[in-house]
Amino acid sequence: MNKKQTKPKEPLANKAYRELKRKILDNELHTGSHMTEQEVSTLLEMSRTPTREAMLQLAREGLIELKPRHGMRVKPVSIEDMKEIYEILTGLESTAAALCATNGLNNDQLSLMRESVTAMDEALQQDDLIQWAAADERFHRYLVEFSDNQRLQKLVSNFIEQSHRVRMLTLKMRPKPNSSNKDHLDVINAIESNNAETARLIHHQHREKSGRMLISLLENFGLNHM
Amino acid sequence: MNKKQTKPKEPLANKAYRELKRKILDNELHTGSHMTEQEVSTLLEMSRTPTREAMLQLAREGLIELKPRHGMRVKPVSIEDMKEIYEILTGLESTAAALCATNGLNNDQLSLMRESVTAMDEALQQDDLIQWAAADERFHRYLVEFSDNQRLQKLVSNFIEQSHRVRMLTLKMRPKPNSSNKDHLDVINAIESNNAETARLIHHQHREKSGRMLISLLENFGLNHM
DNA sequence: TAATTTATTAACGTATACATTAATAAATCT
DNA sequence: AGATTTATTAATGTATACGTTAATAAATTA
Repeated sequence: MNKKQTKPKEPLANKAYRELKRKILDNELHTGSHMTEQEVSTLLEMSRTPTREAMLQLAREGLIELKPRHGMRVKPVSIEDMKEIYEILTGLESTAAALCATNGLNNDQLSLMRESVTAMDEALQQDDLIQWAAADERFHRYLVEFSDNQRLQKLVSNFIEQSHRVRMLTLKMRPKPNSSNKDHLDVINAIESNNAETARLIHHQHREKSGRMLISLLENFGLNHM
Repeated sequence: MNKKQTKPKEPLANKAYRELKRKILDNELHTGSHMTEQEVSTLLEMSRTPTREAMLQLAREGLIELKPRHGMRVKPVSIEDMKEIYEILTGLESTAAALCATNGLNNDQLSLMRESVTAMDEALQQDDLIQWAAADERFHRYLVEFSDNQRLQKLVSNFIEQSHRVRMLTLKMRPKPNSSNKDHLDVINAIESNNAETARLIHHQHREKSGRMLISLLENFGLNHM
């Protein structure tokens, strides 16, 4: 057992997984080039075994793809991929909204959600899209977290990660997200009234609208692979 | 490269994964006992590396759980787990139903779905629950497959696997599934009419009803962990 | 006898050796 | 020059050695 004053050492495979994922999501690794297991091991300064385990995990999560004899590369995301991802996120988040309404949220939870929408409003007024995106992400995260379904939470997290690079790439290309704030507020109100079907419907419509807008934008800019 | 007449050898890790999963789903491994990596390797007649990779994958898919120094065991499924799983399946399958209606299905696809409902009818008449379950599974599989969303298909597969043992355990405890057949037929009709919202609603209600019935049954029988 | 401390053992995480094999370079043939 | 065959190389899958460490047995203390 470790001495009292030191916490358990994080397994190298976990570390490899975290670092690779961060590099992918932060665009430090790109879709254009492959890296073999050996190259990744050298980059992460560890042996192939933990590196390999981390790569297998990331491949299963859809963030990288493995090509025989060529190693891994960041998985390009196509418009078709985004359609699939948004279809699932729409279904799951609507479910989360309905669950929140059915189970009921306490005042702290409702406050947190309202605060995130307020932060979205303020960010819009200041024309700060980065802040707006951060607040919007908080809202969606609360929605899923407060649904109290661990599996749903993990799934949504994963798909948000799969679509992260595309969403960051297109943040400033999108029109000003004026109606998002109102949609979110409507959802919160429906949740507060324990109106599951209304919460589901509003959020579903919001998500479908957002999805259509994003797909349309990708098509218009000719962004077929990202 | 392999000689022409032999197909590429399946990696041992894949084989380990398939065999372990089959044993779990067929109740050849039980929730009551742990097996170390070494014990599993001996059982599967291969070294620890492919075994370990397979075990990690199954753990991430929620079919087993790993306990430090004690190895793996089949993950018991609680009522809470079943609630979560059904909440997700409800959301995803409803999405699939709506996608089928939106995208439209061809006559072959509609026929396959109708045939599975016919098989459900016949199985019910013959009081053959096993056959009924098989036909019901086909219907659900078609629904998801014909939604044309690969990610959704994989997810649903995984959750169906997580709940498989509980569903098999309770098959003969459940009341006769009289309304399932009609529900499924109604969904098919809505899909045929390209009525996405109706397809979604009907399937959502069906799934919620099934879920409530199953949870209620588990609670009544006192089946807290399976 | 119960609690605490120390010792032991085996499970696991990782490193690396080795066998297999996929991609590609080189050689050969037409 | 292009197509085909053979050779080569390095990536990957797997086996196993080894260091770390978690659980538990044994020893010690109160």
